[in-house]
Amino acid sequence: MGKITMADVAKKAGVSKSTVSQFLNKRYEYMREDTRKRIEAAIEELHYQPNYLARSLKQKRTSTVGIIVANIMHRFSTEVSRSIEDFFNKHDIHTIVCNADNDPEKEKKYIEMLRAKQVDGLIIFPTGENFDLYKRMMKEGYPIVFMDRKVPDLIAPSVVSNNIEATKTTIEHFMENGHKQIAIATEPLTISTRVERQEGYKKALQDNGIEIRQPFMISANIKKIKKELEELFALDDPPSAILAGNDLVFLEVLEFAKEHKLKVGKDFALAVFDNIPFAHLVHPPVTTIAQPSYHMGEKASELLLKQINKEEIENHELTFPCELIIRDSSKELNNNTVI
Amino acid sequence: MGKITMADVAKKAGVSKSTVSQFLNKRYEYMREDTRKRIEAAIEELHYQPNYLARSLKQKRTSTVGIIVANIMHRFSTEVSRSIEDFFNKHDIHTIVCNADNDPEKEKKYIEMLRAKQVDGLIIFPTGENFDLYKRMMKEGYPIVFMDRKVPDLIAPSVVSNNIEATKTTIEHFMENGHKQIAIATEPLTISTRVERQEGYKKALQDNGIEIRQPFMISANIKKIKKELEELFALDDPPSAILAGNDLVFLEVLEFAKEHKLKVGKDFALAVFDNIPFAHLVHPPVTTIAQPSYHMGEKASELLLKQINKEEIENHELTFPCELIIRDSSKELNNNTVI
DNA sequence: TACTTTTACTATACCGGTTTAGTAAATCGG
DNA sequence: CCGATTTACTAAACCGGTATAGTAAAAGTA
Repeated sequence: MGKITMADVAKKAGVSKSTVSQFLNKRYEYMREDTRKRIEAAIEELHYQPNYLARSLKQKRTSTVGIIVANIMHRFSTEVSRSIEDFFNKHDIHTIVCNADNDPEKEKKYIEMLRAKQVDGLIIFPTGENFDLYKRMMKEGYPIVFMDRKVPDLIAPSVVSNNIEATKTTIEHFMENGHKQIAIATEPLTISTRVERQEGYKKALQDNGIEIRQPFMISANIKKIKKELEELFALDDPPSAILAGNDLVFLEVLEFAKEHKLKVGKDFALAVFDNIPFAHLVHPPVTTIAQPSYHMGEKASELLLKQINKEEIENHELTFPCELIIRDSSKELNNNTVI
Repeated sequence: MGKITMADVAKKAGVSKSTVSQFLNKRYEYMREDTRKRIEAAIEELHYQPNYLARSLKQKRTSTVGIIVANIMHRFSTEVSRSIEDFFNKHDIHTIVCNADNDPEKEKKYIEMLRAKQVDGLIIFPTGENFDLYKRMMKEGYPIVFMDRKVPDLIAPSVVSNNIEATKTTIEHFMENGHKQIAIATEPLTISTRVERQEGYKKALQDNGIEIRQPFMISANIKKIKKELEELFALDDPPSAILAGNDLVFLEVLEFAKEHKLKVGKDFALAVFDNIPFAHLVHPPVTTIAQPSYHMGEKASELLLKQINKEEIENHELTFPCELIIRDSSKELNNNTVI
């Protein structure tokens, strides 16, 4: 026998498909004890597994949501995805994660794929490049929540970090530890997160009467970060402190330091925007700006679920504060440190 | 208007559903140029997106495969998943990744969920506990490939590392660098991978005439690893070298070292079974046993695809060699090192 | 006893595609 | 010019569930 269907179970139990369906949906009120038992036995014996496709087709919902992350290699993305999965798990909703790889084309493809699969809603870390598509989905009333990045000129449910504040605090922390030559390195300024981090950097300098200098603001493709750092450190007055704009940039900074035999904490101070799982285990321990990924994922899920359930949602942009976790890498320079 | 269906497109283009379906499946042979254009225009204008559920229901395939990883926190799992996704992407097959969290119940739930969603096949990092379920799937001829771990007494397509060999080589590398007191720490011996790594360890000692001592073989829950290490290092003759059985154990060893002010490379030598993305960036750089995750993912995908396409598959258990990447952490002890 | 209500079901339409068999009109061969 | 073939479609069954309307038998009620 091929694939077991509900008809097979019905036949075996001597009832109609309808009754089996009622049973599966736990509506036992209108069937006798022995009928229920017979269906139960038939299902057990045949190892029957219902076909969700058929059910979803009829019910017009799949109890599945999609997550489109911009780049799965970021720790933050993984943490948020995990949190979203945990949330929806509790509500018996499945989650599909896709990785757009920072590519707008891929993002579009995945959005279309997931919608074709009829997922009930989407949480997107947007590349920002598919404006018309985002807008159309919103107009259709399709449940959607943006995560991590804001889409310019689009009013939409979104969950973001207060990048400006957090960066400013970190730069000022550098200053309090005697640093004046402070640099920031991010990936290209194509998304709000990076722009805001640079903004926070500039604000900190301005507020503290320090001149803003272009060479101290690196924003380059991840592959070119090391080259830019080389130029930066070749200056007459190289920086004494660097803020790495995310975890991937951080690894580049470490690699650069290694290649040029520069020591973190001795030759320059370092902090990272993002959680680094081993930050506390290296020497010197690394100062990080931790985003509340778990809460952000939870809140985004909540906003999405409300939309799916056709509830009104109140707030349109939720900003979460980050936590600056100060460790040795960002303090005054000394001779005691190696990464 | 609610959701656009094929019927809407057909009406707008003045043709039947059948013709629209032909169009979507690129069977243009039997329709006129202008008909094709009209359908094209109608689709464009209505922003029609086909419903994959309906299609899959009829076609009895979803062009989707599932991956069930034992623990998504392992770098190896991520790398393999990525590789599988890449492979299937090329074949226009979607991938859904689920995390069983090392929990057999969760594993079962996910297997059933994915099969209910009618995925065309599964790649599983098995917990090993759902033997009957694995067996039934195989008997049904359901496409399945096991990854990373062997299931005892089950002959099934699987892709694994040569754990015994790789571990033996590493332990012997320790010996060549003068180490005699060598320990190994793994998670509990519930799965083949860990058993084999311990086996390789024992074999290396035996072949080199070194006595095997129980306290030098830690296998404990990740939370208890540090405590076990404490006991180990409290011995009269503590180890001078440790092999961490995977990346998570490695982090525990580092944390233990940090708490007890022990320095890697100075107080004990260290190697890890698994790739560590930052291994080369810390001091001392860490010796790793790299599994060919990309190739393993590729091969597993290939085996799965062949089964899906009803092709015969030749080999039933594919073992991949690992690469020992020797860095400073595993050499003779010296004073020049800090992590 | 006759009528209403409840119980325990069943028959059937439907979801949105695909696919197979069928058909009217145009073209072709002899 | 007529029958055969080709072209360009359409009608309808089907996939495996759900949901709604319907029904026969049993129980309750006046």
